[in-house]
Amino acid sequence: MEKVYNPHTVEDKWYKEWMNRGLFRSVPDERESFTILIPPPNVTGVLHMGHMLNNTIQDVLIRKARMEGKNACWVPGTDHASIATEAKVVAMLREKGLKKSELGRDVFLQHAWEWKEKYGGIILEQLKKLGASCDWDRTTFTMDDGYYNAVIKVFVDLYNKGLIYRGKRMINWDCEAKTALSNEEVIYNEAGENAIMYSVRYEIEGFANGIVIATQRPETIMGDVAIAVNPTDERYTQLIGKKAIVPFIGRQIPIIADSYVDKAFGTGCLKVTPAHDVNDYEIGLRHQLRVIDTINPDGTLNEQCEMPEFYGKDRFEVRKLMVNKLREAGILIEEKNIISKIGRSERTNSVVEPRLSEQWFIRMKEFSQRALVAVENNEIQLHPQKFKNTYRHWMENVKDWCISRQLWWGHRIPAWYLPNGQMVVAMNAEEAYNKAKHIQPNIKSEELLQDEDVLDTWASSWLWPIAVFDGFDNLDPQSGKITKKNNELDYYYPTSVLVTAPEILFFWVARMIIAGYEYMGDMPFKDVYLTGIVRDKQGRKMSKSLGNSPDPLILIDKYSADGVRAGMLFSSPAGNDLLFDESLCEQGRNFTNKIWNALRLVKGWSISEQESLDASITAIEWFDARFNQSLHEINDLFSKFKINEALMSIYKLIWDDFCSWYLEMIKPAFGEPIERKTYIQTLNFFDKLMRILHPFMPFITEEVWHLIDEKNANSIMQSQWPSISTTNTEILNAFYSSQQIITQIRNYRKTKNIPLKEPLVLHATKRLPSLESFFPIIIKLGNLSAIHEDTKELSNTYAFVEGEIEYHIPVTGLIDLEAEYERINKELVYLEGFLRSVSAKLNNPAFLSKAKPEVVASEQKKQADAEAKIIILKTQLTTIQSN
RNA sequence: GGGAGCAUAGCUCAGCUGGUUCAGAGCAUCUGCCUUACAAGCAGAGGGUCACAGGUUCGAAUCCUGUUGCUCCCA
Repeated sequence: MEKVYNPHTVEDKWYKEWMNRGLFRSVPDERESFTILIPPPNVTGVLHMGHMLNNTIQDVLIRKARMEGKNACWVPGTDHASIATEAKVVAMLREKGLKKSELGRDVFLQHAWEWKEKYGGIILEQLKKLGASCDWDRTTFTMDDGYYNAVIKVFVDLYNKGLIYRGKRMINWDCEAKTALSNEEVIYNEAGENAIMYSVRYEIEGFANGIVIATQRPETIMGDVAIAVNPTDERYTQLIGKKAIVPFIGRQIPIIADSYVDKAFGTGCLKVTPAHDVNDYEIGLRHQLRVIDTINPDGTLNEQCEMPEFYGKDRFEVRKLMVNKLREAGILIEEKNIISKIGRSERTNSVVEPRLSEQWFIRMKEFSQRALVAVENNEIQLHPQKFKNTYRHWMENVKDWCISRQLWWGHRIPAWYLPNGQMVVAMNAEEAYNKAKHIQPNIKSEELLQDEDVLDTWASSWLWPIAVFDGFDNLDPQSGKITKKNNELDYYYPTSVLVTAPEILFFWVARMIIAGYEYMGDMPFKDVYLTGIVRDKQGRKMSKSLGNSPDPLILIDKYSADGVRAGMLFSSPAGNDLLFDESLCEQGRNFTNKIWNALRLVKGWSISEQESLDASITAIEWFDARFNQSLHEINDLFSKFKINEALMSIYKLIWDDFCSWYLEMIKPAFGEPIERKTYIQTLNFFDKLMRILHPFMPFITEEVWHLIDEKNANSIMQSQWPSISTTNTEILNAFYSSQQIITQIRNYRKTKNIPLKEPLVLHATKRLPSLESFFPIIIKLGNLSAIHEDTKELSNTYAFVEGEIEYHIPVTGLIDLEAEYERINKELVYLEGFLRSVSAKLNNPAFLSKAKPEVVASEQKKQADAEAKIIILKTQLTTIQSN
């Protein structure tokens, strides 16, 4: 064996081998299915630390399920990310001197597809480096023909069900991308941003002082149609019903009363601009105000603003110009710096413009009910549970979902407009034409114009759990349900677990649940595991702009994929953020090194045919028990999705129990052979350990597994997860005592500077039948020449107590009596304190009468144990004093 | 502004329906070792009034109330 483990060659070798042998492939059969759908990463994306964490967890779950004999299927894929991808393609074209608008839709889409073919697969290739055991034959893209078709079908279906409508609504508008945004795509800086609150005086006929309004957006003054005050605001009651005059425009607008207005905010007078503010729009509806839309889709002002000097100028430029004009006119009363939360587009960072626009929506209120109930009843379980609250809160306040985007890259909305403005929704142009003829019999096909917009990306990825199995091929147009399930859908749906980040709980998870119940009448997955966010050491979110995110591929190169996988999991409890530190990967790499060396040790032994040594027999019996105990715990942790704790448990089992204790127990002296039986049993343990570690560290476990048995033609992936048998707790207890004794001996050597090579003698003051089988081990690890069980009075010894038994090591040479006294007295003081607190309890009549009997009994045992031990310690002290 | 959650060793976190085998783990720190599997290692050790203040209870890190600090979600 190589002296140093070389992960590079090993990892490449095994991943190729797994692929060649088709071990990730899943086809329906008679086994129970275990299915995970990858949260499709953005097709523009490259692997970041969040993906690493997310996909490591998925791989752990899927590999474990596979070993448990389930038919494990992990479906990979990407989504088309309409805004992000379109932005990239537009930027790329701009570099070539091409403009989207000049190319036209078809040519632009050609470029987009070319881009996708070239770069779209990068992230999936990167996942392979991580060891992801996806069934790559199932790789799905949200704009594949079949998927595209499914999205259109669903649109038509929901439209027919009355769940999709087109309407003029206030939406969030991105002036840079020139598209609508959903609420979730608008981000607010937590701390707020610097802004200025302007106070402006409007004239009122017959009132010399006019009225002073406060606004952050003076550029919208030209769209004002009213001034609102709170009906209970006494400062303004006499003004209600009067007319104010919009500066520079001269328009007369009413002063109205509306309880929305906050008396304490600004001057208490709100200028109402229904076209440019959501709340103003609502007020406008209540008071039947007209809407004057003064801003173009690109953020420049239009003729509606009635001030030619502003036509075609950007809203922020106009703000400055307007402020100057107001100042010059002497009606700018105050400019006050404030902190304001300003909505910005997640994609372009441009300030979101509330805009009245014709958009497509899905009616959510009724539609989402079933999905709310499913999580409430734990039909679908969120891990950790705390997300149930968040989920409920969102679902109960769900708003209609704006699904149209003014882009080209995506699923084009299947609505066609007749010259008279009427509209038909159909699967394709031909069907639309047939429908249109019913409205206008003489219509020509070229007169029918398809809606220019595409659908929100989430309006395609919410179908993921069904569409990846081609479920919508069988969507029944009459019932609007998938009545006939194909084999695959029938077998894999509902899937088992969804692993994703909490930030897309609503974007995606909730909507998949809604779609699942709508079309399948069933949940899309049973468990949702929400990971934490990967942050840097200082707790900052990892981001490109901060440059604080390590490149995952460089990490893998440095620490191996196994090392990085372990590193990611070492400190990432479900739902808790992970403060990533490279040293965690180092710890993972060190672990691979440890395993490698343990194998080198074992494989380096020559084998003898002699009978097993007593020490080995006990060691094997003990480790078998210990393994079982651990496995029990690990299985339990898995069932609770405490993946990181399961890993830690295996880590300690291998490093501490197996390497530090077991191997030391059976290790022959240098150059000596090992007994065949012990050797075989040790390899057996090694095999089981590799199997339970395999989901976490797939590569090294596969390599080691084959070195254990070189004739093995299978992959560890195909081996079984070890089964559990009853745990021998007696031997575990005996080991615990032995461990304490050995530690005491080591401590003694250390304080006295006695080299390990010099044998010692140990005396126990009582016979210890339960411990005797461990004597050979204690002798070996403590390097004793003998253990004597006798009651002889001993003096000049190093003494200690373990499990009510007194032990002595005769001291050669002079003993430091003072130090010994100190050491034992310290323990005595602690025990006496302990006894006091226990006795106090037992002397309390209230405790005796109210506490449960078994609690009282346990306290009594504690008392007795402590008393016995105290007596021993006191005797030891008197012995020391008499010397 | 509305809602949710968190506060336990230097750091990251376990501690379920209250009872000193619950005050723990890993990392970090300190001490001693290059003991021929591993210094990417071995053997040991130290370290916490469980945020603060009350309350319930025979008994509270664990339940209740308030205070402070932090985080997240929504508007």
